[in-house]
Formats: sequence, C-alpha cells, structure tokens
Amino acid sequence: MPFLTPNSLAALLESAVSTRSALLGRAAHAQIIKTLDNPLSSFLSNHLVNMYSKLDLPGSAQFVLSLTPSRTVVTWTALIAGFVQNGHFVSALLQFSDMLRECIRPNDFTFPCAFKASASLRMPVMGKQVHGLAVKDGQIRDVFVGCSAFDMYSKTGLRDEARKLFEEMPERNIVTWNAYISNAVLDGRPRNAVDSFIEFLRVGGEPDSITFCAFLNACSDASYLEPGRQLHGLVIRSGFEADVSVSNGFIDFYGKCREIGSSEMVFYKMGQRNDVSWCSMVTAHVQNDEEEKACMVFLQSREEGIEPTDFIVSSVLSACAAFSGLELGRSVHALAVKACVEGNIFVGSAIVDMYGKCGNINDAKQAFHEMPKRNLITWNAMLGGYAHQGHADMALALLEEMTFGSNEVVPNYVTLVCVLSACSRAGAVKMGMEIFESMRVKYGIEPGVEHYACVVDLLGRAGMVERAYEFIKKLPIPPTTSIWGALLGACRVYGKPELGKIAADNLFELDPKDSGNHVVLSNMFAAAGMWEEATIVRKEMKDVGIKKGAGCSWISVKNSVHVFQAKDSSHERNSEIQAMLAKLRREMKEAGYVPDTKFALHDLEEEEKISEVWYHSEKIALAYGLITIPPGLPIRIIKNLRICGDCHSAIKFISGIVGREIVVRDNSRFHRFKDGQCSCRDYW
DNA sequence: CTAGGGTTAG
Repeated sequence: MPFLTPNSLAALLESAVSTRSALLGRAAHAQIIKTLDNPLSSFLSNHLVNMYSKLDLPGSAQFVLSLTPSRTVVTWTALIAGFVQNGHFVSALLQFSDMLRECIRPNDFTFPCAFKASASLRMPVMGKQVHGLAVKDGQIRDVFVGCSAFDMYSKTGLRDEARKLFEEMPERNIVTWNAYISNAVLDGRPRNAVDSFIEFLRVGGEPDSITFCAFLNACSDASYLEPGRQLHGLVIRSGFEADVSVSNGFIDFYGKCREIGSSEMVFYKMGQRNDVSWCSMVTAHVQNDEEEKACMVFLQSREEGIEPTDFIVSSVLSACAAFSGLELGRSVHALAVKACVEGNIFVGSAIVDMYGKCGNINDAKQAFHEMPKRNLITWNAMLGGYAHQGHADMALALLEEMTFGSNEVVPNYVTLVCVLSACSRAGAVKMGMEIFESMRVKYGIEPGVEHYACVVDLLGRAGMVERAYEFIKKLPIPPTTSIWGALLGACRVYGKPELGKIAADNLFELDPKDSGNHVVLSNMFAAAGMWEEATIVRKEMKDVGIKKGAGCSWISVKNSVHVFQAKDSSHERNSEIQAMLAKLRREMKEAGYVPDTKFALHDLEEEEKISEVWYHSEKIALAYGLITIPPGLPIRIIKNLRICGDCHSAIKFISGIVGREIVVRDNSRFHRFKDGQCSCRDYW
C-alpha cells in the first residue's frame, strides 16, 4: 500500500459512498487507523462519519463520532444527513437534539435535514420547533433552509404557515417553485398548481423535468387535457423531450385523461424506458379498461428483463382481478414471492383483491392472513371478495372483527359498500337494511350513491321492486345511473315491464348512449312477450347510433384464451365443439332439461327460439372446455354480459351429467355449478 | 454535509 495522504484517504471514502461499498469504506477506515495518529482529525472523521452514515451503518457512524473530540457541526450534519437519507427519521431528530445539547448550532446544511425528518414523520410540532431555531439564527433566509421548511409545513398540513413562509421568502429558485407546485398537487389544489406554474414562467423561470412532472400531475388529477397537451410544445422547446421521467409523466397523464392512444404513442416513441415507464403503461391500460393489453405490456416487460417492482406487480394484479385472469394472477403472485415484494401492502392487497374477484375465496383468505401488515384497503379487498361471492355472514363477521378487534383500521365508505353488496347478493334483506339504517350512527358514515344503489339492488333482487322504487323516490339526492340500473335489472328479472320502463327512461335521460340499458329493457320486453315494445327499443338504439357490445364468453386453456360469440363456428376445433354440444343436448333431454325460450331475443317460431338460446356463447365455451380441460379440474368461463336463465339451468344439468365443477363469472357475479346445482340464489 | 419528483391497492 503506497503512502496515503489525508486527501487521498478522503477520496477513497467518497468513492466507497458513491459505489455503496461498505467493504471499501471499512478498508479505508483500517488504513486510516494504521497510518494516522489518534485522535482523529476532524477532517477525516467527518468523512468517516459521512461514509458510515450514508452506507446505512449508523452504529459505526455514531461510534466514530463519539471518538472525535474535535467534532463540529459538519460532523453532526454528516451523521444526521445519512440517517435522513436512509429513512431513520426518529434517530435523525434524536441526533439533532444531541447536537443542540452539545451547544453546537445547526447550520444551513443541518436545518434541511431536520425539516425533512419532521416532514417525513408528519410531525408539525417538531418542525415548528426547528423552524423557531432557524428563525432565531436568521438561517431561515437561506434558500435551502426556507425551501425545506416550506416543504415541511406543506407536508404536515399547516397550509397557512406554508403560504406565509413562501410569500416571505427573500429568494426563490427552481426547487422552491417545484416544491410549491408539487405540494399544491398533493394538497388537492391542481388549479393552484397550474396557476403557479404559469406565474413561474411569467417571472422568467426555466422549468426542469421536476416542474414538468408536477404540472402533469396537476393536469392528471383535474383532467386538464388541453393544458397538458400544450405542455408538450414547451417540453420540446426546453430540450426535455428525451427525459424519461417527463415521458413517464405524459403516459400517466394521457392515461388518466382517457387518451390511451396518446399514452401508447409516447411510450412506443421513447428511446429509453425504465421500470416506471413500463409500469405507467400497464396502469394506463388498466385505467382505460384494457386489462388484456395491460397484461400484454406486462409480459413484454418481463421479456425485456424489467424488474418486477411492487408497483408493476400490484398494477398487473388489478388487471387480472378485473378480467378474472386467475392463471396469470397466480403466476404474478408467484413472481411477487420470488421478487420479495409480496409483503408490500399494495401488492398484498392486490393479491387479496385478485383472488377475491376471481372467486377463490380461500386463496384470498390465506393471502389476507399471511400479510405482515394490513390496512383499510386490505380489509376492504377481503370484504369485496366476500361480497362478490355473496357471503354476507362472512362479510359481517369480518366487519365485526374490524370494528371491535384490536386493529388499527376504521370502516369507511367503501367498507360499507362491500358489506351492503354482500347482503344484496346473499338476499339478506333484513340484515342489509339494518346495516344501512345504522351506518350513520354505528359507523359514522354518511350514506352515499353506492350505498343507495346497494339498497335498491338488495330490495330489487329480493323481488320487492315497488319498495325499491319507493326508496328511490325518497332519496335525498338525485338518483344516478347505478341506482336506476339496479331497479331496471330487478324489473327484468321479476317481469315488471311498467316499472322497468320508468327506470329505463330515467337511465336514457342520464346516459343516452349506454347500450347496456337498452339491451336490458329490450330483453325485459321480449321476456314478457311484449315484442312490439322490444322492437321499438332496438330500433331506437339503431336510430341513435348505439351499438350493442357483442356478448361473448371466454375460457382460458393452458396459456391461451379462447373467445366465443353466440352461434360461433369460427374456432379451429369447431367440429369437435359441435359434436360435444350435440351429445350434451341428447343427454340433457333425457335428464329432463327443457329449453327456456323466454330468453330468445327475437320473436321467432318456437323451434328457432330453441336454437337461438342453445347457441349462446357460454354454452359453446363450456363445450370447448369439456373437450380440452382434463377431467377432475374445474372449468372456468367468463362472460362479459349477464348469464341468461336458460344457460344457467342448462349448465346446472351439464354439471350433473359430466360430474364436473363449472364456474361461470359473468358481469355481476359468480355461479358455481356442481352436481346439478348452482351456488347462487338468483331467479330469472 | 443540504432542499423539490414519476408509476401501485378497495
């Protein structure tokens, strides 16, 4: 080892920090002990403390500090800064007060660390004290100190203090403005954020990538499509076109403004993409109801060797949940375990939600109980799983546990939506009404649109359509589409075309373009034999230019998804499918199945009606499942619309004949068929 | 030795 000067030793310590090499740091320390006399000079000990603290070795850092008799504010600040950078905020503040006890005055480097620690801990009381010190010393006039104090007040919710500080600042730089704009967004004041960005430009400020990202966040939050679009020009002129973070911001912004095409454009034009780019693209697809595309992008990211971060994993899990992609969901769960992110509360909640929405309540339960930490979202995800399955008793038990257990969660708005919806799906009218009526007093939650819709659904599903209508008439708010939609659905099921017409008219007024409502209404008339009315509705749809989304069912076999429409004969194994259908039809007839032609949508001869309901997409998908999925395994089918009554009874017969479990997930619930029975309590 | 930021869950 050549002779090392203090300067070269310091350089060694610095490179240990920049390469995050504790080994190099310790070696340099050993060399310092060997070559230099004790006690340590403050120059080298400052560097040593800095190195240990930055490399998250707080014990060693404190030890060196304690051995340094000539320690100064720089030594202490090196220690505190490292603690803050590594997230040890409480220790950082404790060290800060130890320093004060030694009568060492904090400087313009120390204050920002103390403010950041207070802000991160959401401790305004602490922050205020630090602020007092900074004012007394006159340090508050420093840009760094002032900016971090402002940030602290914003993040701890002391809005007035923050504003005063900002207004009184003697000097502002780009960081100050960025802090102002970002905190306005965090505070839910996007308008303010946009205005201050314009003000910043007006005073001649030159935005950087952080300013652009903050501005885009404001635009995403408030759906300011035009301002965000216009930013593109400025970004190019400022030379930030190739900035990855800014592009990521645009992907997110366009996605949230439902301009998914623009998101894709930005994404595919990027020269460099990082894991956030991929994650933003996945999320943008999920937010635009393109779950399959979200999964495709995710799979592509795997091929590109992108790290499966907690962010990406939770995003893609929510996509799986939305389209019941159990197979992919399971493999993402496995991947999460492999990548050591399954303990993350976002990921864990998404896993619980995914299993719940895919109908695997036991897996959801297991994931829920295995989580190291649970928050309100996790509990609600579990409740949502019970709601999906109509397990009102389980949902209620969980709500009790949540309320009276030693948990740190308090039921909120969504919690009550989940519980009420569990009741409505279980047909537990009395229980549901009791919960609804007591929610304000017992849980302190003001009923909202979703709760009202649950009650209408609860009454409607139980056949009390008139009572549901009376309930709607007494609502303190104007009924929404979900409320009238619940009534219309019930009228269709229970054959109440007059009331259904009222619900439908209200729906058309609120949302004239929605195809679903027209279809339900037309189907309701058709089921009641009111063919003329049914035809009128269909004609109206045509006139206004409403296209009915095609009904389809899909089934996942091995790793591919097979989609079928009604009367579909396009599959490559069509002849086998037809043979299976014919065989089933014979055996079902022997077992006593009678086609229910009131689910035919057109006024045809009886024979034609029978044929129409027989070739519904779910039956074709089921036939394909029977010829491809090995015996013993359940067959899972997903349908984008609601399963019809004839298919429901047909699949009951089929489950008995073939002796297999068949699960159908339609757009409103799960149907688990086994031994000729179905788990649901629905009527058609 | 210091301040501002991007994507996630019901």
